[in-house]
This record gives sequence, structure tokens and C-alpha cells, in this order.
Amino acid sequence: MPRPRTHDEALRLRLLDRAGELLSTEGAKALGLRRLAADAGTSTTAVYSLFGGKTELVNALYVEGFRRLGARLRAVERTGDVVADLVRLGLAYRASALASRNLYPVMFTRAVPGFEPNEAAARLARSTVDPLLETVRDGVDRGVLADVPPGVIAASCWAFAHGLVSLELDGNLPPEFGTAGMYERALRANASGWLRAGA
Amino acid sequence: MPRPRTHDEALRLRLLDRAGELLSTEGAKALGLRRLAADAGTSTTAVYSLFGGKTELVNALYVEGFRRLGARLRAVERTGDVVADLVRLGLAYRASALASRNLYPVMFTRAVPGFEPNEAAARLARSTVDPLLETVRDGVDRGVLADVPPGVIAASCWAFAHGLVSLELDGNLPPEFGTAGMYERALRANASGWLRAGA
DNA sequence: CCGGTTTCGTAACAGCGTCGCGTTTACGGT
DNA sequence: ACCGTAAACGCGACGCTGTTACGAAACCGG
Repeated sequence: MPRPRTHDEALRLRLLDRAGELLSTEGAKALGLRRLAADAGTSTTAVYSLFGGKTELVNALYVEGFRRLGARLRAVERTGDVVADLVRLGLAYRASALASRNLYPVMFTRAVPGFEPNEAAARLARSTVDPLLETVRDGVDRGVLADVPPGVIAASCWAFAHGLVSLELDGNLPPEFGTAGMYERALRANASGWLRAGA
Repeated sequence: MPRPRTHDEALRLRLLDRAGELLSTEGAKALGLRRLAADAGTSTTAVYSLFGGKTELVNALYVEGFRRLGARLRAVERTGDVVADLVRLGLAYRASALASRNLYPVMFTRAVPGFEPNEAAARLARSTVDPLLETVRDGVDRGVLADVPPGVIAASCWAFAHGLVSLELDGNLPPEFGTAGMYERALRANASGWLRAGA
């Protein structure tokens, strides 16, 4: 007896796509529910019936961003050389950030005012670096990396890549980084600093 | 003939103080002009006559944050040991961020929606890392650090400290970092990775 | 063909940043 | 002593935001 529903999965994806597009092209200020709904050919009610509100919509973008990042990190194949693997992971991190510049600000720079990721999303975000953690743990077990809690080394590598990308997206990275593989050089320097002394 | 002005320097400072306080205690969402003006005993007009608008007020907070950071970095005394100096600068960076958590989100995580630092503020932000750049340049000149453009090494060290602090403030740093000087250990690892091979 | 039921769009509400307008205030000239 | 003038400030309106209550719309069974 109901009227045919139009707030379906297809509309949900259209809203998410358009929201990411608005974020990337015009910034967080342009992500308004009225405009978003109009662009998707619906009304603001759709956001509430499909997500629950603007916060949850942004949370969905957040989750999507970390899923893509996680997929890229898991796709990095191991070479057996720990430093080389860490460099590859760092490059994959940067590639993911540049590929979806639209989602990166939501994931890491609290681009939307009132938004805080919920518990499940935060756990997903932390577990995204698991491939990195495994690589580090393997290196520590084999005595290649320093005898330090693997979580510390993994967090350091993550922080480094995150900081570099963050500076790059804000245009605060010197132009030399664009050329001559300075990115790779920096990642190698950071990783090799954790090599066990005398190796 | 005018009426006595109350939109003076003292009110300007009061507004800045209260704005930083609101940011730190209740987040960017709580920084509204009406409430800010009421707390400072004035009206929203004061923000426009003293700053020009909310964006410029946030820009003033941004500038203030980088001035404090710059002061802390310039206060770090050199030891002659490049790695030790870089570690000290990294620790000073963290100390500054923790000392004024209220300003850090404005400086680095675009906490306020429409805000983008103006050109002068952006130049001030970049020049804040000058002490770091000088230390690196000295190390490269003396042949202690790798023969890489100093801007690259300096940006890398900055990115690392920035990434670590960013993760820490978001609660994504493993608990080991709080203890046992793991922070210093990580900074040392990152810096020593740039030592000239065979040194 | 009409009643019931589910679903969606509209419009109202409180809040925001912004700015024009009217009031307030003190001084200088009469 | 008083009033006109000119500057400075606060009030309130405007258009916008996220959110939600409510009425209209659309289908199916009787």
C-alpha cells in the first residue's frame, strides 16, 4: 500500500558521490543539505531517512575514505626487504590521498565543523594501518628493525607519511619534492632510521 | 565629538582570548559571534570594526599560534650535534602544540569551516620553520647530513613532528608513546636517517 | 472506486554570519 | 547654557544553515 520508495541504495550512493564532489571542488562550506538534495534530485529528508543527519553522512564519507585507503595498503606486495616495503606503503598512502583529495580532509583535518567519527568508524580508521603494523612486526621479529614495540615504529611511519601528505595538500612542501623522487628518498630515510644498530 | 570608543586594543585582546578559550573547551562549533561578543561585554559589531569579520578573527588566532610556535623554536639552543638539535626542535614543536591545544586545530586542521589563512599569515606560517631550516643547512654544509636540498630534509622533519602531534591529539597514537621517551626515540630515528652514509 | 498505509516533500523553527540604520555620546560654536 | 554636528556603537533584519513536524502523494486490497 505504500508509495514507491525513492530513498533507496542508488540514491544513497548518488548523495555520497555528490557530497564528495562538493567537498573537493568547493570546500566544506559548500556542502549544504539543500543544495546536495537538489543536485541529487530529491529533498533534504532523504539525508535523514538514509543517514540520520549531516553528521552521519559525513561519517559515511569518512568510512569510505578509510576503506579505499585500506584497500590500497593491503594491495602492496611484500618484497622481503623491510625498508623497501615501508617505502612502498608510504607511497601507497600518498597515492591514496592524492587520488581522493576530496575525502582526505574529512578523514584527517576535521573539515566539517561538528563532525567526530563514531566508535566503529574510529576503529576502522585505526585498523587501516594493520598492513603497516604487520610489516613492522615481521621486521622486528627477524631482528632487522630496532627492538622497539612494533606499534611505535608503525605509528611513526604512519605519522611521517601523514605529515608529508598533509603539508603537500596545503602547499607547504618545497617544490623539490615534486621532482627527483624526493618523496621516496624521505620515506627511505625515515624507515632506515629504525634499522637495528650495526645492521 | 565622537562618543568614547570602546572597540579598542583591550577589547581586541579580550575577544582573542575568549575565542581561543571557546575553541579549546567547546570546539569550533561553539565559537559564535553573538556568544563571543556577549562574553566580552560588547556586541557583534566589535568583531567587524576590530577584525573585519569572523574569518579575520580566526586569522588573528592563526597568526598568534604561529608566533608562539616560532618563539619556542627560536628558543631552542644549538648543541653542535645536528641530530640532537633536530630532536630538541621536534620536542619543542610538540610542547608548543600541547601548550596551546586550542590554537593547534586552527593552525593545522582547518577547524573553522570557511577559513583560509591570508597570504601574509601563510608566509608567517612557512617562515616559522626557519630555525629548523638553518640547523639542517648547517648540518649539510658540514657534511654531517646527506647531500640533499636542505628544504627537503627540513620539510621532512617538520612533517614528522606534525604527523606525530596530529595523531597524538586525535588519540590515534599507541599508549607506549606516553612513556619511556618513545617520542624522543622516534625523532632520533627520523633524524638519523638523514645522516650521510658512512658517518 | 474508495480507505488505509507507507513514504516523501514542504514549510516552519532556531541558530548562524553579516550589515544597514538609528540611537547614543561628547565636543565646539553660538 | 544650549544645541547642532559628527563619530561610534548596538539593535534588528536578511538570507542562510541543520533539523523536524506535518500534510500531501501514491499505491494496494477490498
